[in-house]
Amino acid sequence: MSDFALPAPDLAPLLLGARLIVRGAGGIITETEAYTPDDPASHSFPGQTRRNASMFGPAGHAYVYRIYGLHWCLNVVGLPGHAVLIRALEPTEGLAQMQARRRRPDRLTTGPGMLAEALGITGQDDGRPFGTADFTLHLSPPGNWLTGPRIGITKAADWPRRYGLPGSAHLSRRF
DNA sequence: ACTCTGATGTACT
DNA sequence: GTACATCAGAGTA
Repeated sequence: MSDFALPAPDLAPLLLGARLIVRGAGGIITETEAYTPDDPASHSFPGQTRRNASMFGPAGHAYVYRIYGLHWCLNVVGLPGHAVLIRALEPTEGLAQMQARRRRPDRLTTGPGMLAEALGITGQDDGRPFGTADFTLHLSPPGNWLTGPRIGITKAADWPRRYGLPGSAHLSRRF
């Protein structure tokens, strides 16, 4: 979808409020982070590799990678080399499914690793296009949003490229 | 509330 | 060998 063919800093706030449903489980996206090719913290910064290939693929597809050898993280691809990390959402569908997958059902989706686990996302979803029956992402752009420094990175950590829905109770951290 | 640590795959030097 | 877009559990307070 060309809706998604945008620079990550434009796509990231647009994805707030969007409804993400993966195989019957999901909810409303509350927190995102933008990564661009000129960003030292971005996987696309060194250029294309096997791992980040889908980050250079079509817009509106998923980029899923493994982090710390343990967890999966879900991104939405924008322009080539641009991606938006989905960090948190408000669970609305498939609650029982998500609770069964999570070790801590009190924190279902308030962090990228938890979110991927709750939604059952793995490396098999890398490169998958959004917009099929089992993999939907319906945009619903918010009127306003918060920005702040990103989380869990060391390079360019102060770039204000974390975005969140104001007042949401489902954020990985307060802004 | 906070700080520390173990778990562990993949990409990179 | 080292770094990493993390999480859970244990410890201190």
